[in-house]
Amino acid sequence: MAVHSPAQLAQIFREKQLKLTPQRQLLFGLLHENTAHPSAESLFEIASKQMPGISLRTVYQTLGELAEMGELQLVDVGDGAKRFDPNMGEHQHFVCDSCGSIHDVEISSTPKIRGDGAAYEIEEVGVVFHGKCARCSSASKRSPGHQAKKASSRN
Amino acid sequence: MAVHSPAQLAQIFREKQLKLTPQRQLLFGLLHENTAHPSAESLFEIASKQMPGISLRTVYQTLGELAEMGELQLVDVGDGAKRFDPNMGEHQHFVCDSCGSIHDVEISSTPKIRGDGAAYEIEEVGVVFHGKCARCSSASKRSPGHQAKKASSRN
DNA sequence: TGTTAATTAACAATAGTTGCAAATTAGATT
DNA sequence: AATCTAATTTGCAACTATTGTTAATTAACA
Repeated sequence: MAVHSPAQLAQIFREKQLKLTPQRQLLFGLLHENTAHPSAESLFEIASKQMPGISLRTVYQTLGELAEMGELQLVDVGDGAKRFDPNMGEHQHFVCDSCGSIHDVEISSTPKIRGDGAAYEIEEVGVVFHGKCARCSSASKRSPGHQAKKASSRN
Repeated sequence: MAVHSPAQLAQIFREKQLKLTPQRQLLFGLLHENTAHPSAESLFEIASKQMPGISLRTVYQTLGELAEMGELQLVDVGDGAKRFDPNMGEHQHFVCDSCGSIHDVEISSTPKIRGDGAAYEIEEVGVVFHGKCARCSSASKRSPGHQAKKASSRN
């Protein structure tokens, strides 16, 4: 689903005179087909295990570059941290308010909007669905599930 | 559209042993039927003109209390600051990426979502439409319009 | 008018992120 | 293989939006 594989990305970077550093290669790999919608911080934690000493700044930098290149999109689910999604296909997100997981979903019918009588030229629709994912929905009676970090401040 | 008028709110506050301070009265008034979707900061600026010395902390505090009481809802349009909306009716928001204005809109058809085959129990849908509002859409040829503050960092 | 619990305001602290400058290094050149 | 240099990384300061803390103030009631 990701636009480019790590190998293709490496190629693109080389063509643009961008250096293919170990940090970038590691991050490319961690992001490729990653459906977990990681935040910069969580990616940093994972990357740190494989490359102790890697800087959080580098993660932000690389993520920003990839986003600017259209290799990944930024998703704001309202919990404070931006998420990075390598799935560039048109889709929206479902946030489980119980475990915090984020899932790709699609809207099958195009919504029509109506406002204060004025015309709106829609260029982008950002939708975030909140609720309980399948796992939490059925597991809620058994285990409480790890709650999303900032679930309380979500309102 | 606001759930309660400033007078009614004052009444409710009194009943709950909550003090009716000048700060609160001012803020109640500024929020009532306010369709501008102000941030805490912008409300603070407006309030400061009528009550120099009022604390930003007080604005946050009051806004938070009102939100908790269900008198206003928090809207996150992804530009960093939370917005406060006294319109508690079911509606979504349209953000003009040119001038930053936020408008109330409603979706007329209920969207059906489809994910990775799993079931999703939707409890809340947060939708933010981005594009150009009527004013900006037609004015774009004449005046550039004041750009939204953090428009660049929105992506 | 006094009392007191609620409220305000000042300030510190936090989370997420970006700006900056110095140190490091990938990749081209010799 | 040694050198060069612009790109990159890193550490740290700074920044924005917001919340925590606490002492000073005050609305509301006796």
